[in-house]
Amino acid sequence: MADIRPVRGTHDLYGEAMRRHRRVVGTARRTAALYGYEEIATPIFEFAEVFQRSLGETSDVVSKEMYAFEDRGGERLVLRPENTAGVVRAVLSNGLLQGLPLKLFYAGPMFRYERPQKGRQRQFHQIGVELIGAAEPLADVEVVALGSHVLEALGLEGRYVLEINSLGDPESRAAYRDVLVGYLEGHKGRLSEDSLRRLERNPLRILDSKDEGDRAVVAEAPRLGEHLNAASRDFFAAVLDGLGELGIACTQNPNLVRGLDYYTHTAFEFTTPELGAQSALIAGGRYDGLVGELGGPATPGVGWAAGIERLAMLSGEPPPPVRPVALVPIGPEAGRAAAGIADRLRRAGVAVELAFRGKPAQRMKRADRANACLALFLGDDELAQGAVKLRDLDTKDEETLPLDGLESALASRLGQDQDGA
RNA sequence: GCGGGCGUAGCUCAGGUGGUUAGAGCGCCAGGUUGUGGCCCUGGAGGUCGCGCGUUCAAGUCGCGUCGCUCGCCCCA
Repeated sequence: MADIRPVRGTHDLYGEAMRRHRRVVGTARRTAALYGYEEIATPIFEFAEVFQRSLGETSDVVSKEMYAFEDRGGERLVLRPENTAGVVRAVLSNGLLQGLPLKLFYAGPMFRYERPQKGRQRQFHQIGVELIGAAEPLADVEVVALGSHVLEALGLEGRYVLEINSLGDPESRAAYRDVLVGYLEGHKGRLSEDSLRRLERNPLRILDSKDEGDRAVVAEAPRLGEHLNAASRDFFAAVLDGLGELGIACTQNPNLVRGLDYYTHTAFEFTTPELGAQSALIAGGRYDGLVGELGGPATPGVGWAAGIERLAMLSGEPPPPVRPVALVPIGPEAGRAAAGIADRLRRAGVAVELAFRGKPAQRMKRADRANACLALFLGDDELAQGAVKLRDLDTKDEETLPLDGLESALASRLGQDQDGA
């Protein structure tokens, strides 16, 4: 074992894992395009302020999980722990608020300083969408539908559930928070240490504590849903109604809350029981407060993010790599001609593995290991006739084809786009 | 930051109660096969047994420490 290792919580992506990864991203990208979402790529690091302002100083992400550093110019920078803040920053930086609503898709690495475990790494990858500038419940519905569509397109039907809740508008949320804190203050003795800390910083989070004692207290706590004002209640009803129209099944989870400060109204998660402690596949919601928080004009937004590794782990057999055509030259004349023939074929869109090393048997072995579908046997005899012998490596059928027009003969014979991404 | 499990070849793993040159399967390289792959046969390369200290005549094996991986807690995708 070499003592040169990757940084804890990081992984090299290659082979099957890379192909799974590409499939997830490709599937999501194509699906998002069907809904009119255009791809955006923002830098993987931002000024620390971007995340501090958007996520809130007291969130776990900001207080203990950020990769923060100072560059040579003394700027305080952070490797992005999530991408919504960065996307909104880009929207503001580029004046994109002129063309609302904006529909954006992204994919890329995120960084959080946490102890790695199953489905959780320090560098991980997310796909996500943001719909900025639409305040209507139908926007929430479309965003959720897109998430559901991506999971279906990945072949994951039946392996996840959609949970949904409403945090209400800021007024409802603040009012409920006071009620909840009042109730919890009266039951301090029964709360876990963690929750006592949350009581100061982020009381809503106590609702989804896994501690048994906390759960007992929460079970009798005043319900968020009962403290929504009329507007918030109507909004949530419209979202549920819209999902119903689309036949998207969901269960209401009154204890589903968000750790991040900018969320309002809808909060949702697609969760799976198959990944141990990391059940969330897609998590998202409405963040009407975020754009303002980052210094822009009050602008509504809704979106979600999904962990690519988590989706990749669930998504079955990896797509196979492209099966090339193997070109097997035998003899000095053929050897000289081979590179040119390979070049012609590749320019015609045919993947070619040129087997130029060793005895004929070794060259065929190469072809086999490259998982070639066809071998083009090119000996000096064939070359003299201006032909190649084509061998189907699956069926062993052989036939002789003229070199002239070989590109089109092969192109039509081969199936297209074996890549899946 | 806290707790459990595990570190032997590129990969998956064997190596009763300590005992001589540390093994297998898969994979890799080559030969059997100088114009035809998969199967088969033969050979080869590849190991600081994670690292350090200790116990012992003797440590892959026992003890302590440490590093790493992994699963879980917190939190999250």
